[in-house]
Amino acid sequence: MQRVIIHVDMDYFYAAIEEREDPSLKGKAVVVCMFSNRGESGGAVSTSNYIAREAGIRSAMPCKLARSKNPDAVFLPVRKKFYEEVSSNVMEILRSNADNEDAFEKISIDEAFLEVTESCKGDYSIAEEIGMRIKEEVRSSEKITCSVGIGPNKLISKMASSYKKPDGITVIKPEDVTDFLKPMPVKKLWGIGKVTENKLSEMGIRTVEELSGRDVMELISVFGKNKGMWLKQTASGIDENPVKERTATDQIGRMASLKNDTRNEDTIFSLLEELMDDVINKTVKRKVSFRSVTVTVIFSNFKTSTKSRTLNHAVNDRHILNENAKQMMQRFLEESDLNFRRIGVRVGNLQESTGQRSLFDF
DNA sequence: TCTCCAAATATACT
DNA sequence: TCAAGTATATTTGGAGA
Repeated sequence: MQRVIIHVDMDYFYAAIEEREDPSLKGKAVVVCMFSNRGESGGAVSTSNYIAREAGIRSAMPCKLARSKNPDAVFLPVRKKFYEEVSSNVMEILRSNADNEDAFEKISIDEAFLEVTESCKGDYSIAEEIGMRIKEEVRSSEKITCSVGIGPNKLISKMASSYKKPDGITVIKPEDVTDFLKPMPVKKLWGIGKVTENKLSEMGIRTVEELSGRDVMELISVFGKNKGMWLKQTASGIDENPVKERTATDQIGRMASLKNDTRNEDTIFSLLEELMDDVINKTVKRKVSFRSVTVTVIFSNFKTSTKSRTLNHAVNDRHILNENAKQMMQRFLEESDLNFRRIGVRVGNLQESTGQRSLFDF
């Protein structure tokens, strides 16, 4: 049977939660920011509500620039922990509407796929009812809205949900897929960002229709086999990927800005300690050990460099993280005379902690 | 020459 | 101009079969 898949995307999630918590924000431009350690204006926009967007405020925009676009907007710091709680409430609602426990896939804090092939027996009008029910349940239980997309695969449902926002629902039946995609700029395809957009543009490709008409071999010659084939399929609306629970993340990291650009070791290492503490705490909470350690430096000219190291076996040990991260950071100081702007530390190759250390750890 | 894996960079998303 | 943070994907390059 043809699959029927629903994608749910919360509307301006962080800002919507803040509005809900403080009704006096209603009607105002609300901008949720990730502030750096550099005072009032340093940092970037995470999410903004639609009033703010009307002023041209966008995700990832420097807060300073956002403020200049609308000086009356309310700027709030992100409260990630809190949003995560709201998120897990929402996810429970979504999961309960899927065919079964496994027919659910959370893809980020505010988005998920659910398969409803069996519940609706391939009937899109029933799928739409399920979509409406989800919207209603989320609204009444969490007082926020979401947008829903329904289609024959993840790609199409994902793109459908962003078609009408906020508080929208869009149904794309298999026979409508081609017309739906045709006129879209390639940038709208899920997985195509600025870089790929530019490359395509150089090839004279701007719309999905133009992309789908190109020869696969030509795409492969420019993008390599994997991406070339993926582009061709995606532009044709084909996506066979199943809806399935994501395996827990494979990496945990933290990154932060220094108060000022510097190469002062005390300053750098004390921030690094903080970041490592956070990372270790997260691994302990998730009961995982790690086998690789990566250190990132963003220099004052915004060039980014990383160093990483893989250990012989997985550990969950603050001192081992400490030693490795510090050594790599030291190397950065030796290799470059630029100031540091931001630094980060990340552990990867995570695996379930056994709780006991092996002999090799000594 | 192929395959695996570690290291580093690129890309995407909010 | 100003310029955050988290995570995954892709590419590169070396070692061993």
